[in-house]
Amino acid sequence: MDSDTSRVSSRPSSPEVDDIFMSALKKSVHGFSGAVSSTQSDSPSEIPGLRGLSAADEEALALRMASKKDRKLLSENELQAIRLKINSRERKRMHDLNVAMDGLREVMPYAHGPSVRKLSKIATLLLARNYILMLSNSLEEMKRLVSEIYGSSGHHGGFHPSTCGTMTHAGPVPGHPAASHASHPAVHHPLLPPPAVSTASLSAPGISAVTSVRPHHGLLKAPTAGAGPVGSSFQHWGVGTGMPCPCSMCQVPPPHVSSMSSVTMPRLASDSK
DNA sequence: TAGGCCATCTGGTCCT
DNA sequence: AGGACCAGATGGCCTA
Repeated sequence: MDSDTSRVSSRPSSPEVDDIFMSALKKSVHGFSGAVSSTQSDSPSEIPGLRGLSAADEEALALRMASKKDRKLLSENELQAIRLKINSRERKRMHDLNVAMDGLREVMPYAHGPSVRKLSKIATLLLARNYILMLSNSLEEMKRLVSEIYGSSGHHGGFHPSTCGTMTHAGPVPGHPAASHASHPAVHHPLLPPPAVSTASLSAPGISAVTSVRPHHGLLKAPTAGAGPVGSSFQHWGVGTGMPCPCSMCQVPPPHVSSMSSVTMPRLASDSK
């Protein structure tokens, strides 16, 4: 994998297509022994499941392939070229898929870095799903709280309590008036998972599957280091005061904590086994 | 050494 | 017709 820096591999994830194509073409000139990759060949005689075919079989195959297209005969070289072209497209497609997967990994709240093993594809997908679920839950809860507060007490009716003004919020809280309070919790609200969230605590139903997928690898070689984009800025306590934010928003007991914790990943627990 | 993960090849199917 | 997408097969690399 081109982006796989943590996993040392001698095999390039996405070899230069043109190079492969050209080298294969060069080899194909000498017959059907053109090897495209280090693992497999584009030669029909080496196609998985077709190994051991005689020359006659290969020819029959070529004829069959040709007949499936437009009944016109194609030379071996033409078929080879078509096959190489298709293979090249498929490689590119898979490469693009991997790029997208890397992009997804980048925005996932798990420890990144050279010392951290890259998430597998399945783990990335499961984690992403759980992450989305968790964020959705948080958002819904925030909406509920805001409507509750605005609906009942006039405390936050337009502005934040003065007590809150004495507190230093851990993260950037532009404005901070009630209207922007929705973003407040995103910074340090108890409803949201603690900093340790990183990869592990994002667990949701299904992330245990990640555990089952890769139970012993230990996705986080340094579990406490480098929390992701979410975890790194997490702080519920007032900076400098050592006190929790006294505002009613921050003191509302998190009713969904349990549900949130149900979204908490048990994976690292099993990882730490 | 077994198992997990991955890249690649391949043929089939669907879509434009 | 050509390309995109998909799933099965295969073999290599890595880790426990």
